[in-house]
Amino acid sequence: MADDRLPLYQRLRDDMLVRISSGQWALDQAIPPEHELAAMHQVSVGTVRRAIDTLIEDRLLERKQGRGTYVRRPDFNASLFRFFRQLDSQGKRVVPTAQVLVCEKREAELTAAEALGVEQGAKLIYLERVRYVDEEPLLFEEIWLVSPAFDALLEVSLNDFGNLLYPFYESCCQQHVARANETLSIATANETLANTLQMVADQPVVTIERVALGFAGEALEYRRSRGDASSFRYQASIS
Amino acid sequence: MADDRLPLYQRLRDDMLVRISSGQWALDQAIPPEHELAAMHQVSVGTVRRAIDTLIEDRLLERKQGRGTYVRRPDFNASLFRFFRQLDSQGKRVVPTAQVLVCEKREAELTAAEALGVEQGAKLIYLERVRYVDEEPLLFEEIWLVSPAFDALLEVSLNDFGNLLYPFYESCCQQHVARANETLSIATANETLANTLQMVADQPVVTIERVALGFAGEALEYRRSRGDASSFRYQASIS
DNA sequence: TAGTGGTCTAGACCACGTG
DNA sequence: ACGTGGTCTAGACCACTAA
Repeated sequence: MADDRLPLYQRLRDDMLVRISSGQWALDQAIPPEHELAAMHQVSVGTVRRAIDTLIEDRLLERKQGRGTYVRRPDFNASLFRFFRQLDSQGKRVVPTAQVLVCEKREAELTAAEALGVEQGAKLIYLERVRYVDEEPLLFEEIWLVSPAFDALLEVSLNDFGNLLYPFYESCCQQHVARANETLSIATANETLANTLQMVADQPVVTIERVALGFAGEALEYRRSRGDASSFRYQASIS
Repeated sequence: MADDRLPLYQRLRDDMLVRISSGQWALDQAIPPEHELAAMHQVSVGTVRRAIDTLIEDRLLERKQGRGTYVRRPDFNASLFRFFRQLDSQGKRVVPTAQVLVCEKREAELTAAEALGVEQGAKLIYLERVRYVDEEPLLFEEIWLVSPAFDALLEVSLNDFGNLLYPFYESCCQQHVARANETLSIATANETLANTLQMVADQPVVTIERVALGFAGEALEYRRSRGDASSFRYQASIS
C-alpha cells in the first residue's frame, strides 16, 4: 500500500508508472479512458488528469484528443540529433548505421562501475561499437550493461545487432530504457581514436557519457561515445 | 480585445504576461492572490491557476506556498554554470568578475545582424568583455546590442559596467531580458584568442552563441562567448 | 452517433507562512 | 488567527476522432 501522506494524484501516478514499466500497459497503446481510471481508483476525473499530466511531463504518456492517452515509446535518437549535425542533402535526419566490434563479459572499469552502482571489477557485459553516416565513422562507443539482465547479448552474433540498440534490448533481454542522463565534455583525439574516426590526431573530440535508466529509475547501461567535435553542435533554451 | 477563440486560461495568461513585461507586476514581488485575479477577470480560481501554471512552466512566475506567487528574476548565470565548471574549493558557485574592453557604435557583422534581425552593416552597440574566475581569464565575449534601445551604454565608463550585464541593462536602459537561445560548438584557438585566454594555441575552445530576448520575444542582444574547452562540461536529461 | 480528451465552474478542506 | 497556495470533488459543456 502506498504512503497515505502523499497526495492522491502522486499515489495514482506511481500506480500508473508500475503498469507502464511492467508492460501491463503496452508501448504505443492507449491506456484506459480517464473516467474509467477515476472509477477504478475511486477518485475524481480531475485527479486522474493531474496524475496523467505528471507522466506527460516526464514524456511517458501522450494525449491525443478524441482518441485517448497513449504510452509513449522513448526516442533516444533525438539526443544524438541534438548533439550532432546528421542531416542529408535535403536537410532530413539520417539514422546512422552501426557495427558492433566487441561483445563480451569484462570486469567493470571505475567510471562504468560508479555509473551503474556496482563494485569496480564486477563482471559486466561490454560492447564496442562504431556508428557511421554515409560510410563515414561518426562515433566510437564503449558500452557497459548490467549483468545478468543483459547476458543474453553474449549469445548474439556481432552482425545480428541492429542499428538501434534500445529496441534490441527490449526484444532480446526484455529490458526497457525509459530515460537517460548525459554529460558532455571535450578532449583531444589520441592516435587510436583518431584512427577509428578517420580524423587527425590532437583535434578536438566530444565525449558524451550517458547513463540509461529503466522505468523504475534503475541504471541499465553506461555508454561513452566519442565523436569529431568539428561536426558537433548543441542548442539550448534558457530562461 | 483578445481572440475569443482561444481558451480562457490562455487569454488570461497573455494578460498576465503583459503585466509582467510592462513592469506593472515588479520583479521579485508577489502578484495578486488567485481569488482576487479570479474576481478581476470574472473566471473561476481553477482557470486562474491554470494560467499561472503555464507562466510557471515558462519560469516567469514562482509559487511559494502560504506566501503568494512571485515574479521571478531570470538568472542567466545558471547557463554559464551549466556549461562551465566554476566551483571554488568548497564546491560552491563563483560569480566571475568581468572587464569591459570596448564599448562603441559599430556596423553589424553578418552573424550578429541575422541574429538580431537587422540589415548587415546597420549600426549597433558593440561590447568586448573578458570574464575572470580567480584572476584567470575564463571567457572572451563579443556582444552586439540593438540600437537605439541600448545607446545609453555609450555614455558609460568602461570601469562602471558591473560583473553582471543584465541587471545593468535594466537600470541603465530599461531593457529586460526574459529568455535566451544558445548554440554551442567547438573550434580551436587562434593566436589572438589563445593569448587572451592564456591558453595554448590550437587547443579546443567552446563557442557559445546566445540570442537574448525580451518578454515579448524581441531580440535584444547577440553574444558570442569563447572559452577553453578543457574546463567545459554540460549535463542534460533526456527521455 | 458514441466515446475520447479539453475547458471551465463553484465550491470544499488542508498545509504552510506570518503576525 | 488569517491569508496564501495545494489538493480534490462532481459535475457541465465543447472539440475532436472514429465507425
